[in-house]
Amino acid sequence: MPPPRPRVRVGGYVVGYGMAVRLVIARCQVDYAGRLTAHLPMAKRLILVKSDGSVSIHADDRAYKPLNWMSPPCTLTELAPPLPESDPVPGKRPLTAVWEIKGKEGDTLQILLAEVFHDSSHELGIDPGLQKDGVEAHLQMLLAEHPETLGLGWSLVRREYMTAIGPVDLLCRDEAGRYVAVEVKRRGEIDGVEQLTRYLELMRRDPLLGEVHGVFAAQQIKPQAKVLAADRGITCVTVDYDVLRGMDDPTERLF
Amino acid sequence: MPPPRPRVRVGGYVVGYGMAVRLVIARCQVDYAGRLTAHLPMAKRLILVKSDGSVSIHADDRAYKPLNWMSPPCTLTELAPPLPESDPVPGKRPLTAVWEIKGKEGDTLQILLAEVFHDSSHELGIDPGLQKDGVEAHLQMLLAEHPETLGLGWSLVRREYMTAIGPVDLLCRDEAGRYVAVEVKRRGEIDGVEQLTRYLELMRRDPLLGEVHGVFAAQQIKPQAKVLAADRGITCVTVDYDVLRGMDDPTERLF
DNA sequence: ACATGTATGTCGTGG
DNA sequence: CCACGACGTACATGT
Repeated sequence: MPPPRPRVRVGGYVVGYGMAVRLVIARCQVDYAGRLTAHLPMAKRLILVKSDGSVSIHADDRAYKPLNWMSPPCTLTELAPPLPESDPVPGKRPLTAVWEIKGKEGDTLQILLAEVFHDSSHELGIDPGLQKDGVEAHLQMLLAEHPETLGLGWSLVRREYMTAIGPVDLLCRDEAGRYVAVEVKRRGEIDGVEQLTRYLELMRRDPLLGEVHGVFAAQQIKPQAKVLAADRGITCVTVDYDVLRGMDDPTERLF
Repeated sequence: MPPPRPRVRVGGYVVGYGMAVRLVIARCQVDYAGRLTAHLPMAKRLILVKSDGSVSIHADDRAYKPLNWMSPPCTLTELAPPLPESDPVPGKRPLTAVWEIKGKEGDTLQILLAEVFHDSSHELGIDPGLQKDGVEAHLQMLLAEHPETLGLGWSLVRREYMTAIGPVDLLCRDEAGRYVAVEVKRRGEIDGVEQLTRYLELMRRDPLLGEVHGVFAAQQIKPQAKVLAADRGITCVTVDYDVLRGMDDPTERLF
């Protein structure tokens, strides 16, 4: 059942339209004050108001990231009502409106709206949502099914092997029965090597495991990460996601 | 001087308008294939096309992040021309258009456009840009001006002291003339301690520096970071940004 | 709520 | 162009 669609009227003026996106093209000045302060001088921009309360101010560049924004939950207040059409100050255009958006952390976004070139609202309804595939979890699953990809004769002990500071992605045994801790990443960077190093440090204190070798497995491994891994005695394995997917038996899959 | 404003015509149809944002409200189905695959079933959404070539598909929620997108640089192609109004397949609405966007990494975003409820383009011009204050660089600058905040009698040797693996934020000398490497963070987390540890490891091999102490300075330091720092013999200093700003002489500032 | 790890992260900057 | 670190990172997940 769809949720109710409240009209969002603030100070007598409709600011949002409940379950709708509002698109405003206007000259505006924007000031944010929170963990940092940020200022946008008066210019023509796109203002996008969503029914979750979020507001974002876009220029005609920088991909999908807005110049400035407020994340939900937040409250939008119309501080000053629209000024009259006639302008008492010569050479200065009247402000159409002033919006103040307050975030939950006490941060504020103030928008001074001057000329408004476009203003429309559109009900979109609830989105059926995004279906994803191919992230790290899937890579880890595929490697768990095919530990021989990491080394000949290797076998899986278990996925998400728990340690005091968190789970190791894969715990394997090599052809000689020695334990190997495997950290799986889509992109192998220096952080992942540090993470694996911490796990290894802990696991090597465990007499039940004995000597534990480290393997850093990723689709791509950055040069700096390789250098650090070599310095720590960690083996790097670059895995091919497409080849692994090909090895995966499609009849066993649910999708 | 403003850049030229090319009409972006692909396959005979205008897809973008050069220096303008295009806003489309339409029922659409979206499929992305790149590092992952993602699918959006047919639903009414906002499609935002910017003149940098980026395309983003928004639902009426999730703050400013689109459900699906393509980052610039990318090329937009209209695969199939609009179908005729009359629908030969009973019960199935005709597609208004099919867009295919190809990214530089070979990833693709395909948009099947059905009913179009709104379609407008707006020239915004070049944005004057964002002015920021209060980020890590500023904190580092303030600490460089007031090294006594870190320890009594301390002095600054230099900011961004270069090592083989990157710059140390601050290199100081303590009251006894010993070197201190300072890592500055807004939020002190485990990564920062690792970073400083790597620098210290390198610097301690340099006979010119001799014994080098480590200080981890941040506005807030997470418990885990404190524990790790203590284990590594690194001193944690929680700095008050507002107090530092107060010590800063406003007459010396440009803004 | 807090801590941790991931992200199609995005974005600037320096080599 | 690549590589790395910061980000108002945001976001999901497990405790």
